[in-house]
This record gives sequence, structure tokens and C-alpha cells, in this order.
Amino acid sequence: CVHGQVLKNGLGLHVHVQTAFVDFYSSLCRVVESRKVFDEMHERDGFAWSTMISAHARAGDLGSARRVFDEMPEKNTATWNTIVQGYVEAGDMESAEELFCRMPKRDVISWTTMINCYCKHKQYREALELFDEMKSTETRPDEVTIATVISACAHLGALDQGKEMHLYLMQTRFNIDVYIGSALIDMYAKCGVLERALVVFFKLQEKNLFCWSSVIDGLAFHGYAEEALAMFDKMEKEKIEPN
RNA sequence: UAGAUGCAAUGCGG
Repeated sequence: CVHGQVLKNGLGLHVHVQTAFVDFYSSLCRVVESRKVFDEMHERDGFAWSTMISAHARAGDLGSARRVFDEMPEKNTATWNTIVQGYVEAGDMESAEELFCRMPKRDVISWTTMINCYCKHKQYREALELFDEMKSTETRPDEVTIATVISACAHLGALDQGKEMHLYLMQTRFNIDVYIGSALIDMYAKCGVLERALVVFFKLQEKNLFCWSSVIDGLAFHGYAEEALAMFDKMEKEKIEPN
């Protein structure tokens, strides 16, 4: 096997290579093998520890994930993020919240993980509250955070906060990609301002199926069946494959 | 050179 070959020529001792194997076995659902490689490592850096924690968490074994986390000598933010995400995936929101609160430092991934956690549980209000808290920190949201928050606004029909996000995008000259674009279109449509949804749509530099779906759905939702069908034809003419 | 943690729009179905 590949692993055996790598061990023979000595590359197997390199920490990056070993970490890649821990992750590789984890992706094959072979967490026992992951752990074996991890246990045999002579030196472990933050990546190695995080990878092992993630491997246990992916396997649904939060107990082991937590033990590895607790054993880690100098935890970094990514490691904290890994265990928080582990609890999120396991549906244990309380533990995720508790660890999030106890983190010494939070980066954009920490915040987005937790905001996403609330959205997955349809707790959009909490998601927006947490985002408000994030705004009072130095950590700037990135495209994943923004798309998630705009979607939360759409679910709540929170037009004012949605507009605020849009304004923030303009002010910071944020690139409006297909995810953010379709989230904005959907948000404006759900908040009852179809005109704004259309303006966003037509101004998009790059449109993919997501954007077309959002605008077609918005038209249909507001009773513009003919316009929705016309938009669908236009989409096909632009060689976008419907799904 | 190379390894880890959030991957996000919408509708429908389970």
C-alpha cells in the first residue's frame, strides 16, 4: 500500500506526511488507523492535533475527540475551532456554545462556525445576535460569514439587517460572488422588495445556477409566473443548465 | 513544495 511504501523510504517520519495520513484514514472512516499513526508520531504540531481531533469527531466519537483536545499542551485557535465544530456536527449545541465562550481567542472561523450552528438549528435570531457581537470585535467577516448572515436575514424577513449587510459589502468593496449574490437576491425577495432583488441580479458580474434559481423563485413567489418562465428561457439561452 | 478547523443561496422530497 501507499502508506507502507512511504514508511520504507523514510518520508513517513515527516510530520506533514504523518498528518496527511491521519486525515487520509479518517476520510476512509478508518479512525483506528488514524489514531495509530497519530500515536506513533514523534513530534506533533497544532495541525497534527487538530487533525486527530477532527478524525475522532467525524467518526462521531466526541469523547475521544475531547480527550485528545484536553491532552493537547498548547491549544491554538484552530484546535478550539475543531472541537467546537465537532460538537456542532454531533448536534450538541450546548457544548459547542460553552467551548466557544471559553475560547481565549476567536478568529473568523470560530465566529462563522457558531453562527452557522445557530442557522442549522433554525435559530436565526441567535445567529444575528452573535453576528452583532462579532461586529464589536476586531475580527472581520469573510464571504462565508456574510452569505450565512444574509441567509439568516432572509429567513427572518429582517430587511433592515439585510440592507446593512449589503451596505457593508459596498463600503468594503467586498466581492459579490455567486453565493453572496444569490443570498442577497433571496433576502430581498423574501423581504418583499423584488425590485431590489432584480437590481442585484442584473448587476452581478458572474451568474451561476444559484443566482438564476433565486431570481426565478423570487419572481414566482411574488406571483410573476410569466416573468419567471421568461427568465427561465433566458437562463437556458445563456447556456446555464437547469437542475 | 506538501498536512488540520467554518463551505455558505433556493425550492422540492425523505
